[in-house]
Amino acid sequence: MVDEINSLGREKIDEIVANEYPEFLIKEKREEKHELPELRNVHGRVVMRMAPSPSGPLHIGHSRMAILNDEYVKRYGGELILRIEDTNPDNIDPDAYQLIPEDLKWLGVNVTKSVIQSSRMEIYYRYARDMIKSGHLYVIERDQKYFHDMKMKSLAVPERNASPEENEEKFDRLLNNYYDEGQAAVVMKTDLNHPNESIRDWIAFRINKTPHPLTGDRYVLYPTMNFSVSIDDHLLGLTHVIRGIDHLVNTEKQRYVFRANNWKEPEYYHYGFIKIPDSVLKTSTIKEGIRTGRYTGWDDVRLGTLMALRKRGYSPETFRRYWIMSGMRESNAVFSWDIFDSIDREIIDYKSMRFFFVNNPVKINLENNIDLKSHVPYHPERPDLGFREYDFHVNSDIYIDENDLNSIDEGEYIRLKDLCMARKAGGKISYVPDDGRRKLRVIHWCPVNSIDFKVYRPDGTVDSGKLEPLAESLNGVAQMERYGYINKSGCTGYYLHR
RNA sequence: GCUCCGAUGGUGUAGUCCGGCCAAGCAUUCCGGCCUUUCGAGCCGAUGACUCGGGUUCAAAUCCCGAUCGGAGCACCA
Repeated sequence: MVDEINSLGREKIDEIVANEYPEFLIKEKREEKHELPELRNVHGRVVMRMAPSPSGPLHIGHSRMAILNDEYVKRYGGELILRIEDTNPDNIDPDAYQLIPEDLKWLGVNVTKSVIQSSRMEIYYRYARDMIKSGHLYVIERDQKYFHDMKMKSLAVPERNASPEENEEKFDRLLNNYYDEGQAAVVMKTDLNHPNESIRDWIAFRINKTPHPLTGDRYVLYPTMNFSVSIDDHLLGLTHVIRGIDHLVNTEKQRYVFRANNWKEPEYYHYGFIKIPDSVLKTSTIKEGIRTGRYTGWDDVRLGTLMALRKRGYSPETFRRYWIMSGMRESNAVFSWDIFDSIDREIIDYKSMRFFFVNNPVKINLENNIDLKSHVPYHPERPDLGFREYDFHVNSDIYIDENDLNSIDEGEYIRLKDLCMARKAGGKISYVPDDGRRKLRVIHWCPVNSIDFKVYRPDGTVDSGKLEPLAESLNGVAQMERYGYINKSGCTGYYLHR
């Protein structure tokens, strides 16, 4: 039967279907849904975590892991742990301990519990001691090159076979500050024949004598991320871990700790890299920029930090929708400011009041022979918000954008938005009575008593011009007609997007 | 070089696990038009993709093999 039908050929089949079963040709419009996929092995509540290192505040890239984890905890219920990973004293900005939670709060991420790894050192030591006793950890007293060369060749260093007692003795020496940096380390025993050299016996603890911002010089032996993460993921009861593909190999390493202790492993997910164009994100670059005065601070609008994006007026909801839309694919992608801004516009448009901001202002006289009145709603679709009203007596001055002035042809009729018709003659724009004609070019304007206003753009340029008086007392996100959305704060504004 | 991962229009995604409803959906951008006293919003339309080559099958974006391209890791960083 099937063979018979298939042998008919596409056109013949279409013909038969069209004649005899026309109802099959009606296509339902498929709904688009941007939902995150279900997680594997969810039994009731989930426990998830975000694990930033405190090297600075969060940037737009970090917001992905925060949103993804938060979304799932919101969906299934459970705990969302913020774990600050500060086990490398060389890479800590003390301010980050405050800034990170503030960023998360602004994003609407509901952290139910916070832990700081540097306050859990005794826990790591205790588990290390246990794992030394069970033969999973050993201490080397060698420079790293020797150790590294040996494992590249799948060879065991002699210490690998030392007795637990011997290792514990050395471990105590490590704890008691007996060695200099680089002279000794604690190693996780994995598999020297693993095809991926970096997964073979990896370093679990190393010496670092840089004073720690929180614990000072109390400790000199710090766990590496792969060790402390494994211990904490287990102890905190993580059910699901979502992080970037840069951790793919780390996940493999951490599994050895779980297996060594017979612990139940969380479900792991890794999302791909996102290239974020036109953004300064690198913490070291930003820090250096702030130090040299190139940037005004972490919230400089030229930066891609959440602080900067917040200052420009982005809605936290935009981040959420964007990252949910991006999902958890392992393939790399390019961040789209177009899409991001479009989402943001959708969110803010309805609640943004409209104003006139004239950039590059030039004063002109309207030469109006009658009094004029402008009566404009604060929002074109929302008369409930009220109206902006300005009165103009005979021969009023107004400001218009010099670029507008120059782009109007001699003799051309234009419309000054919500004010009157005008015509360019002899290089000047003058009032003409409204004859009701349509489709004229529309330009905006500002009354002479407008305030001086500056707008800082993310590309580093600054627009300065005139802002209509009724906008003076209002702060927050507003739309400057024919210019774009800005976030206003006093006499300055920050450019959001078109 | 070694190990691992990935590949759907310009961009982002849906579909891939469990082959047929996919002659491939949605969003965004660009282009054309409408509407509009904003360059915002809205409406209509158009262009545009399953990396390539084999294989399996009645049937492949989907399964298998290979190639190509891209990415990550190869730290006593996270």
